Amino acid sequence: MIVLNNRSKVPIYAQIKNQIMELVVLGALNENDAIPSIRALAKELSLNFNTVKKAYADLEADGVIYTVVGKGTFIAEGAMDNNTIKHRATSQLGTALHSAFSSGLTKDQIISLVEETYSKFRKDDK
Amino acid sequence: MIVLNNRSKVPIYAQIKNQIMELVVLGALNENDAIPSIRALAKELSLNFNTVKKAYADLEADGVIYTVVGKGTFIAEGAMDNNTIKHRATSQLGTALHSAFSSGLTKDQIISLVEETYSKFRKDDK
Amino acid sequence: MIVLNNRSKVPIYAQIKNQIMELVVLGALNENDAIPSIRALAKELSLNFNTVKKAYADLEADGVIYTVVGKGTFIAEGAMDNNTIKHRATSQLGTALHSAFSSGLTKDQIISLVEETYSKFRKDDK
Amino acid sequence: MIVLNNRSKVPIYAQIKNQIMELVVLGALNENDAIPSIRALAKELSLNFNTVKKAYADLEADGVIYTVVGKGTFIAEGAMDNNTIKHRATSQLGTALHSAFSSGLTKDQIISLVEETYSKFRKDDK
DNA sequence: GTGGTCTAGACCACG
DNA sequence: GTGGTCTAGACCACC
Repeated sequence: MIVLNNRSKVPIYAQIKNQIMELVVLGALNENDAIPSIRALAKELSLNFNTVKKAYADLEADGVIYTVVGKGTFIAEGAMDNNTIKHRATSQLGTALHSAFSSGLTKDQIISLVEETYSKFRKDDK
Repeated sequence: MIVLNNRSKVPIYAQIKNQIMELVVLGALNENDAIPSIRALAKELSLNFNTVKKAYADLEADGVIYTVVGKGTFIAEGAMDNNTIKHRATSQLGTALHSAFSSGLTKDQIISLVEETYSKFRKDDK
Repeated sequence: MIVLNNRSKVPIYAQIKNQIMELVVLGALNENDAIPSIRALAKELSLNFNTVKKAYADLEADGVIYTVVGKGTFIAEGAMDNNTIKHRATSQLGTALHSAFSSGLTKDQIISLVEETYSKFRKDDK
Repeated sequence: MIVLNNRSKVPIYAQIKNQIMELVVLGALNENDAIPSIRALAKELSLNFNTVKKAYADLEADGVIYTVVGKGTFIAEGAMDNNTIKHRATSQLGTALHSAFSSGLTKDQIISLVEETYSKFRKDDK
């Protein structure tokens, strides 16, 4: 379900966050679905407990999941169109675009990259 | 000429790199133009010698500038259409786009963000 | 494992780079093998953290090693047939050869030096 | 007569030394030929007096040239087959070869580079 | 524990 | 004056 890249400069906890958000957006996880406990996921991915905990804490702060003590962790209602997430994604993409322009990429090159990435993304989504 | 944001998570040396790249792309710095000496820029920005040096060393490794010991540092020929940097920027933007789609942004939203960022970027060039 | 020459004009960080490259080429270090942590190697060689770090940073930029923050540093896949490094070595050797011819060495003298250096190099590998 | 490369990491004074040695080996300069005075060469190449002085001092220490106060500077007798030069060239080439092997170049690749450089060198010599 | 960044200050080679 | 190397020691994020 979750695939990690040890080599990436993206911290492990951030990779977990991103992939869970992605599963929500793609509809693989729906509102009130249960997700694995911190300990279970840590064991499954051979990670330190604290690494998974940090990912879950961030997701809860973003309103993507909620925890019920003694019950488990679940996808929050409205997670999919959560504004916090979209705002953050927009601002992150904004700085990435700025830096792309700074590197000398043209607007046309960037737009065709958008198209390309979009079709690849739709293909992954089945 | 160079403005730093101390509170940013982006390392200072990276901010310097980015802004110099930007000045090259915008045409404010041209081939064989001299850029400030490491020590002069460090003093101007109240930074340590080594922080500026790291920025310059990275830019030289990327073929954007070249240094002549005892003389100073200069914009390299072909700095603007340097492939190393464009490739890197393309792949970074690709993952940013992927994560934007994952967060539920639509293609239209992203394209209008591209347009918006583009005009903001060109406007900086006055 | 690594032997430094303090009196050499070759910077210490470069000596470390060269010797690690050499260990890879000789097969003493293989893909995904861990190499000593920056701090451990610095302590072992009585060097400053930053000196070893510079060697490692250069090797990573050249694609010979990769680092995982919090985990350590490892030999990259394909480190041994890295083109960046071979190209650089070829051009450096080219200028060295040119200057050897300029000094009046004959082709035969040079070829026998190649043979001699080759056997010495392979002998180091025991 | 002498062409300098400002960009090169090779110090200017070393470039002067190398090119004068080359002219001797190629026979363009013969024993007891006069070479330009330090001041004249510095002016011709737009260099600092001390830069040329250092090159000449090194060449004199190597027995390639000699100075007669009030007369000028001349190519030494036996400069062409000066052992100091050949020994130094041999040892420099030796380390260059060692580092080439360390970078993963094979003996065959190196030998063909020797052949190639040799023919290029003979062609320059007219 | 790991690596990443930054500062303060030193000495060197080069021009 | 320029850049190049190195040390000593600090604080941070991640695991």
